Amino acid sequence: MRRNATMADVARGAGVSITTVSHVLNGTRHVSEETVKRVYAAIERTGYQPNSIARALAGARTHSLGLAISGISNPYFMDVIAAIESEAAEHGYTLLLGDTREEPHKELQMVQELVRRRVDGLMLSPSPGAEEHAIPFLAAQSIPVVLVDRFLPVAVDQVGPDNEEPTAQLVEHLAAVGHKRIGFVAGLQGLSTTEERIRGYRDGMERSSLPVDELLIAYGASRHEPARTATHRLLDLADPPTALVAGNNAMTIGVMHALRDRGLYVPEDIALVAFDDFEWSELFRPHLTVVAQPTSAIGAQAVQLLLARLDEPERPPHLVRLRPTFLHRESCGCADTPARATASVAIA
Amino acid sequence: MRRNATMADVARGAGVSITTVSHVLNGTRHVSEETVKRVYAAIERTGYQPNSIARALAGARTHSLGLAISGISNPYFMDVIAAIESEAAEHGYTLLLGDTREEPHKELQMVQELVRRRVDGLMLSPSPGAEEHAIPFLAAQSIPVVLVDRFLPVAVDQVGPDNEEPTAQLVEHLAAVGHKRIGFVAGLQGLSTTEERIRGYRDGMERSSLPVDELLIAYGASRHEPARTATHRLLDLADPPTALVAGNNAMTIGVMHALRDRGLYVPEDIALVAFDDFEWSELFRPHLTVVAQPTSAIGAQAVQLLLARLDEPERPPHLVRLRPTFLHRESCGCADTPARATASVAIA
DNA sequence: CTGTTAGCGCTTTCAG
DNA sequence: CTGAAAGCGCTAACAG
Repeated sequence: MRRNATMADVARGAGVSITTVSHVLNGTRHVSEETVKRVYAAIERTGYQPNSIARALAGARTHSLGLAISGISNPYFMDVIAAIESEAAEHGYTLLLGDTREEPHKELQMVQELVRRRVDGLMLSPSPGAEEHAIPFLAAQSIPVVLVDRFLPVAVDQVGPDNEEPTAQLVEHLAAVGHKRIGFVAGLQGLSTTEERIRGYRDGMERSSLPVDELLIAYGASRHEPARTATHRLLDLADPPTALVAGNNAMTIGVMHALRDRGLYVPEDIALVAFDDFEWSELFRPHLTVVAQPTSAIGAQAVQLLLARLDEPERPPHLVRLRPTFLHRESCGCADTPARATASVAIA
Repeated sequence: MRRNATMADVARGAGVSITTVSHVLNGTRHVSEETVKRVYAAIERTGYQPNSIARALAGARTHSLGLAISGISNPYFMDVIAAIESEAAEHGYTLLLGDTREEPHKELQMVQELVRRRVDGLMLSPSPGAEEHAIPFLAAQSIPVVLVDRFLPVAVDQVGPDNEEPTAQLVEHLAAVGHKRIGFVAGLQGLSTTEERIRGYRDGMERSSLPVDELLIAYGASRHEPARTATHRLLDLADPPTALVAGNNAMTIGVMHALRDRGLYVPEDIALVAFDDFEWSELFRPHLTVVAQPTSAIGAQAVQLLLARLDEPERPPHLVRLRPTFLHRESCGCADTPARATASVAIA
């Protein structure tokens, strides 16, 4: 494995100065056609590949963006990541990716690593505890940050879904069908997302003139298994819910497992609606009624906010709330839903 | 936004030379306890964060790994990505991520970008066309590469699942239940994965003493919608299949949609087995019989191969095949499967 | 239209 | 136990 060719090699090969090579590569000043040709020939001959590291050190920017996300394999974040990568690439930026696992210390490490690598800007889905670790650290650094998915009371750009209203809508929908005991499987505590959805749940109940029974709110830690346990707790209540709202995708799976554990049918025995859509939502019987997040828009917006700030560092922080879509399907058990007789036999 | 503190600032603050600061930071030679303390104090005071860019330029390595993947939002790759990130972080490496979209030109660009950023090594899930673009480019560069998921006849490290045997197993299983007309929905042409699974399909048929009818092999491009169409083609045959094998996760969803389009029930009307497992496989009726890939192992192995090569550049290329797991559930319609009466009524 | 030169922030001989 | 100084490969004045 031989050494990589450098600009000096190219310059020598083309019989010009390094400066000229740099300028033809960057189109940063006029160079005679003849010279340009010789330079490209030399580049071809040497297999030269510009060294971004050196370029970054000399110049001011790395043309890279950092993304510290709290769960790469969560399908929701996966879609956001894909959108971010796409938008970043579109604008000529490379993505540095790290998983914080919702752990404040790992998160701080990740964020520090990203800062050390001098990313031009960084996106973070802050985990509970971020305010004591990653956020103060970032505040002390001079680096553009945008918070993704979760909002925090700090003066930086932020993008995420609207959580309260859609959750309220889910609850109201259930109430409209006649449900009075509506259970909510909430996410990880300390997440703004979780708190906002709980608030939405309460709002929905109140708007429907239903009492809020605290026992009907169970915590599922935003994860599959804990949600399954939480659902069982709800079903064990003396006066159990007749309808359930699952707080996110992973927890929906947990809830469904719990229902299966007990042989309960949806929507006959209990209604179910959820936050987050699935690719297979329409393959199930019954098709799941959900609110779907605008994941691509969230991802794209995140990088747009970042790039806008790189452009104009002093602009005021923007908070962007993107509205999820209510997808009315069958699991809510509405009258206008296909009857059981036809719905119960197909795989789909 | 003030300038980032540099090593020079720290040195000045501690009243020592840059050299000393560097050495205490890297533990690369002995420094008196007293001095060490003063250096750390100065670091604290200045909020100094080492500049990895400068470090990389001066030293030889960037401590970063590149990953050019062909579809970030594919759940299978997502799991692989998560595993790669985790293993890389474990070893102190940062991940640069890019999506090639299965397009040879975008792939070449990505790979070039990664090389320019001087990643220490790079992982690639080669798309059809890679052999004409990315691969020759990489061969000309002096950079460790490992191919992920798909194998190519080139002398570099490679990791991926065993495709042939598991697919044959799926087919044989179906044949054992009595199916003679077994359809196969194959993936994107030009992918080793696709070819190997087709070969597995043929093997399975032959081992079961069943004739291979080319009409029973339909191409679904590894994607949801094309697979739906392909399935319809299969079902339109004069002598249609009584059982189907779906070539990957996305195509399984397409197949299921097609079956739903026609009101066909699994496994009563037609049996279905698939390559790739789903998180919700046990939530469905019937539970899907599949072979599950060892995604975490594949990801971890990919970075291990890379690191091993960094250690020992001249070692012979390793080809690692990881065996998927056969998960016998219900959609194959075996006798020992729960009867329709109980299976058809639950959501799960 | 092109070249010289001084850094960018760090690692690493080579010298004490 | 500690420093001075020479790069790493590139950009960007400054000069012509």
